[in-house]
Amino acid sequence: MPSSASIKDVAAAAGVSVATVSRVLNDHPSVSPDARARVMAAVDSLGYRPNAVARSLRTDQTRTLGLVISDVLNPYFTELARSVEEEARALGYSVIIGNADERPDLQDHHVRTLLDRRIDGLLVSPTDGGSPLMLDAARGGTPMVFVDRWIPGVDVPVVRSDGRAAIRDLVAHLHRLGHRRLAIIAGPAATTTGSERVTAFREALASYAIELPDFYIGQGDFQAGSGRRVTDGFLDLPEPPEVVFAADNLMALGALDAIRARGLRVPDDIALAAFDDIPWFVHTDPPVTAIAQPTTELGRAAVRALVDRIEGRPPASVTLPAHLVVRHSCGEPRSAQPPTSMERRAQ
Amino acid sequence: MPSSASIKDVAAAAGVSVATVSRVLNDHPSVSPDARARVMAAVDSLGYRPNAVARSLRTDQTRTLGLVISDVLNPYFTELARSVEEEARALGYSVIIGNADERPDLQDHHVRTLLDRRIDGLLVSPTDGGSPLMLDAARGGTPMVFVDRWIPGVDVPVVRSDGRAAIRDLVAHLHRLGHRRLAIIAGPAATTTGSERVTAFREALASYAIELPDFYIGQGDFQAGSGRRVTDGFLDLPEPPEVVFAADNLMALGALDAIRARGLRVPDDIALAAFDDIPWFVHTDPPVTAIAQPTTELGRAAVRALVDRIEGRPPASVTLPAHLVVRHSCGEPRSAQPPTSMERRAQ
DNA sequence: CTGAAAGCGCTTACAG
DNA sequence: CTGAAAGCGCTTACAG
Repeated sequence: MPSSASIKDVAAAAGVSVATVSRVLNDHPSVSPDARARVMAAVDSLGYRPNAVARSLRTDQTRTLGLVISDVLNPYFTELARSVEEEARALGYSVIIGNADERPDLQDHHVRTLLDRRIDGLLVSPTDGGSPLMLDAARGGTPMVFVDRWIPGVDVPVVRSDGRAAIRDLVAHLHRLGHRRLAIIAGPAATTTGSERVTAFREALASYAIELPDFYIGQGDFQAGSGRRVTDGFLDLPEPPEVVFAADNLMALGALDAIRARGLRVPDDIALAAFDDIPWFVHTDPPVTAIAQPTTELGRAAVRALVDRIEGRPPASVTLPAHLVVRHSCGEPRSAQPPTSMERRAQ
Repeated sequence: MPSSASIKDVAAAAGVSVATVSRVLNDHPSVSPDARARVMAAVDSLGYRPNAVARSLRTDQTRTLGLVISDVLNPYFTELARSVEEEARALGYSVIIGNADERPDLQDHHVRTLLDRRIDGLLVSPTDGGSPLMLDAARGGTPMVFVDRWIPGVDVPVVRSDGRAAIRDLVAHLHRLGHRRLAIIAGPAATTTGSERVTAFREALASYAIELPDFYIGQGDFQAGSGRRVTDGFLDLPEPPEVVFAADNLMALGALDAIRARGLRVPDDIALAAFDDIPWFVHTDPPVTAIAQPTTELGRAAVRALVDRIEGRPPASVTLPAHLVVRHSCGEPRSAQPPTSMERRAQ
């Protein structure tokens, strides 16, 4: 087991003190070339690797970021997580991901675990309105930034995208196609993205003098199962909506399931649009009209804000625009070939 | 900052020694009820949380598992990662995920980082045939198990699924539909899943006296871009294949992109099948015939094997069967409604 | 049942 | 340029 050698073994093998070993390992300038060479040789021959746990205890920093997301299985969050890890790595940090599965209790579990591990900073996309633990954490000493979703009234930078303009574009698109009975599958009201998307949708409809009655607002939880249940409910209405707008891609998948289970077709029988765009939407039957967030940029910006905070620079909140990607699920004519998923991702 | 209180502060507040505090925190039996109560009260009022870093250094265990996967953006691996975290949590472990993005250098980076952090055990799905570092790690002191992919000749338990029977079923299905020119988009030959799927495909074809010529074997890397390039190559052949079998779901996505970019239709112009099934395959145009792995069970079994090894019990390799899910992308008639993604996932 | 003390593997003033 | 020593926050024999 080469990895069990400690700094003491290296010092002994090199004939120097542990202080000197530590210095060469940390590129401290005041080490003689000779000592440096002997230490390096000892490190190599012993296969020595510094113990990060010991180092963290001593330096009081772990060079680790925590990321608590609502649902790893949601492609939007998977992509966000990937971007976060990439940027963090570039800045010399590791990231530990906690998957809350849209469950506040699980979210708290991960926040607690991460805090116990003394991560240097925490990135979170809160599943709810803020548990006592989360609030404590936000007020406590650990640098924190919210990404995608946030908790109002808490003094923490927020990195997110604003979908309101894109939702207005979507509603304009829908209205132009003649749709007047529009329904939404909402996310949990306790999440900002859950409530904001409904509000933005309602406001956009209002500018066309269209109401959003309660029976056209289905309460989902950002997971596929709820999209299915809500859509079933819409379809059972005496006057079902002409369009269903799912507030995330997973609920859109559930909606597709429900529509398909009844032998109905999109967009002929009912139109569908989704918040969050993913590569598969290009290839679904039909391709789904969606609102795309600049996910990679969001992840990058969130990490930069957090690292700024950790390293003593003033962090900035950032809001990036989302945009509408029109495809065929709302009834528009099949004319030009839309870009493929590869092209779209490259842009 | 409540989290900055240390065990010393708690001891002072409770009027006991740090040893006693440690004992109540660790549920050691020999503590008087009175001392216990005073300690608990102090813990509460200080908002004390034990420092996991210090504890790990002292106990030489981190209660953490490392998981190095080839690509988080691949839904198969995302689901695997989720299952791993879930089972690990049930057993009292955390997991740190390293995403190799199919790059051996990144894989090594994560293995190194994880080892430096002194994780208790390592789960890996190797991206290549085994870098020196990986080989060292496998021979070294850290408990390890391979999941999905493995490195031949290394004495490490393997938890994976065997797709050979399902590939035979697929070829039978394809043959019955009259297809005779079959091509495969392979994964990297340096990965076991990359080479095995080609071998199994070739053997299955052989039993129908069909050859698998080199020009019908496209070299991919399990990512969408390669699926697209390879498919383009197939389509440019003087005699293109009638069927393309993608060795994973991402390359199938790339294939769909390529086919679509030429204005061709699946299955009329060319049939498509994929290894790895995902919820979206139910809703693609057309629904994709795929080979499904018992992903959740794989993740669970891998964690159990690793924890067995960590805790001194003999770990067992496990091999689970994959199975064919026939949908419409190979040309079969559209008759009965296939199950929705929800139903399929529940079974 | 309890506490003083050693020690896990590092880093870093401090003194030389 | 170098080393002895202190100390990060815990746990755990050891002695009482």
